[in-house]
Amino acid sequence: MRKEASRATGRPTLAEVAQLAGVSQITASRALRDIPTVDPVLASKVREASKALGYVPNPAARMLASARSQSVVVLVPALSNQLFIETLEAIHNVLRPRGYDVLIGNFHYSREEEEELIRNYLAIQPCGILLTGFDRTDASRRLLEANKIRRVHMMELTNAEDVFSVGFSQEDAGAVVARHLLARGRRRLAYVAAQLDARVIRRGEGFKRALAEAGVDALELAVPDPSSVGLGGELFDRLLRQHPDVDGIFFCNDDLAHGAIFEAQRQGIPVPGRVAFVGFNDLPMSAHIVPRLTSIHTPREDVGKHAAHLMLALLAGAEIRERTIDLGFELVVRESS
Amino acid sequence: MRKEASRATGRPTLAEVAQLAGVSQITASRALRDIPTVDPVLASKVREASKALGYVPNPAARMLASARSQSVVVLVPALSNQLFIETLEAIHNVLRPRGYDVLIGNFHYSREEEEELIRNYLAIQPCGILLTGFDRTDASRRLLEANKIRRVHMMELTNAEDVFSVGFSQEDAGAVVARHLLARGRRRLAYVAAQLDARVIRRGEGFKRALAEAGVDALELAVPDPSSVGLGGELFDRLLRQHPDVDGIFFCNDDLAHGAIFEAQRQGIPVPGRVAFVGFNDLPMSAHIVPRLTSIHTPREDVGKHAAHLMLALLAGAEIRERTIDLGFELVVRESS
DNA sequence: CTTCGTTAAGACAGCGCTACCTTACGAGGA
DNA sequence: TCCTCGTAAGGTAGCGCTGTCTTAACGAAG
Repeated sequence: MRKEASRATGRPTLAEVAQLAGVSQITASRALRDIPTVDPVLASKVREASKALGYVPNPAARMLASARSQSVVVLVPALSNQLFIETLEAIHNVLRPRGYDVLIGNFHYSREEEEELIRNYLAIQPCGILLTGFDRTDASRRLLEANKIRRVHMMELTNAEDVFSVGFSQEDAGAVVARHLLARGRRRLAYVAAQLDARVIRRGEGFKRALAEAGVDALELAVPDPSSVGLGGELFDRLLRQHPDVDGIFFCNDDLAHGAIFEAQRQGIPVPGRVAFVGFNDLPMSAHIVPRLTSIHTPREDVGKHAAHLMLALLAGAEIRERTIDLGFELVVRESS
Repeated sequence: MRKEASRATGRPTLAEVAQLAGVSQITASRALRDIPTVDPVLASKVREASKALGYVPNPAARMLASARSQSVVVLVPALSNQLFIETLEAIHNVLRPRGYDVLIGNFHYSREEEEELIRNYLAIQPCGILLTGFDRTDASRRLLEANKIRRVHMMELTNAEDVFSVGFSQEDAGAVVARHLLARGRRRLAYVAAQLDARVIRRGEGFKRALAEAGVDALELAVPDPSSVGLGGELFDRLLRQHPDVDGIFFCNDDLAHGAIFEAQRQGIPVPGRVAFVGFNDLPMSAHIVPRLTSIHTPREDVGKHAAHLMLALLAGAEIRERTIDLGFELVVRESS
């Protein structure tokens, strides 16, 4: 009955694996980490011993010894938005099997809250961080720089040096919507937006720029409130009172568009007869709502997948040629336009 | 230039806090953990020193020394379901400020996948686990028992000994829907369900039991496929072909009901004129869809909040009187019935 | 035959914290 | 007055792993 037994976890340790394999502890450690300076014969012995004992490395010990955790932080502006769920899930699916813990932080579209999360999560020394977009406080930026933590930005793109980003062009998506509505013969066009984050604003800019290029004025109704189905109905109603002649609306997301469709239905306003609707994100419901909603389908799942793989490459110290991964988007034309 | 400096993290350590406070390291440790055997004067000195240095405990070291992590695992059957997002967020909001990491596992409604997650997550020695319902593999059960990990079950209730649960009665909810439709004069009633997990089945049982008590037969259309808006439309269409006289449908969730509403609209079937719809969960959209959907509002946010607090109490070693927390539910009657 | 460089394996010493045991000290009873 | 006892503080020894340095082994070059 050894004294130290009282504190041990009872799980097999690296020392036991090493003993069983007949090598030193450090050799076992290297073998299990696939460090190439280990003789292949010894390495396979170690792996066998590890399997035989059902050895699982203790992440705390590993983290303490190496000063590096095995966790990756993902910060998203919302969980209530289906969009980010799919991205998160894809990230999980890539990183979990590689042994990384994925820590999710929701900053509720608040830069201050994001800063707080960054501060808190840096304390646990994550080995990488996946961020949404580029819009954050200076303090956040400094924290990230000072900690030299590996990071990948999602949803938006940049060509800046040493910055890795995976996403698509929000401006271009807005412009595509504008050109689509113009092609449909609509001339009295509006951008209706809520939850004015950087991406929503960029979409609107792309939309308005494309209209301007065609010599068409753009109406705009943008409120900072959180986006919701109910708000979509309200905003549509308000826009219609101000500009009864509007004949095409680009909503910054599908939720608003859904709400507007319901409101139009209640008011007996034909869609697309009197006014065409285009949403953004292409949520599952958009393919079924009456009328089916035209929307920009965004590659949110692929964004997560590629961002996670990029992070893995960074963590492996690989040489990255493509700092920017543009996954594009797709305009899905349906009944509403 | 001390040799050990090369491996240190550079962050202030407990030893430095102790030195600044003029106490031993272990006293500082106890003071910061609010262990009552520390003199209040010393304790406040330690807290001051800690603040002055910007000390943040190293979770890895703490975990290694105490063989206990500061992380709580939450296993949910889906992230695509808004329902669980709200629960997760509430859990986060309670546990994060207390210094716990919340690790999310999504088992995609698969008992096998849940078992795998339990196995993997137990390796990192979480200090607690929050589970959805009671339906799991025997191996999962054994793993949980063998590891003696503190756990709280969510969404369903049980009176079993030593089992903590937070939720509401799925059966009762189903029964309430049945009585509501009966009170509306409907007699040809059906339960339409997908993604047949234990809770969906219980809801249906409550529904059918209440109908049986009223001497009314229940129709049923249940498929194991994942639930979706599109499937709701399909199932409604199929049910209507088989039983054109159906005049009231209870859908196992709002998504199916939404899809059915769209399908009814396409087919020109008046709701609730010809057939009344009732959903489950009361998603935000249900208050806006045309017609507005009658639904059971479930306390998913409160489930998360209470489950997290219960876990905190368990972790603190508190004496728990109420093993079962019934948060109830609410029938929200709207236009569709 | 010696020297050197190179590579593989091991020894060692922590990483930062907490469990456990010991010591110091004052209060209270004999 | 002495001795026990309870309490608060400290000393010590790891928790399980990996970074760094050292050694051993071996072949090539001089």
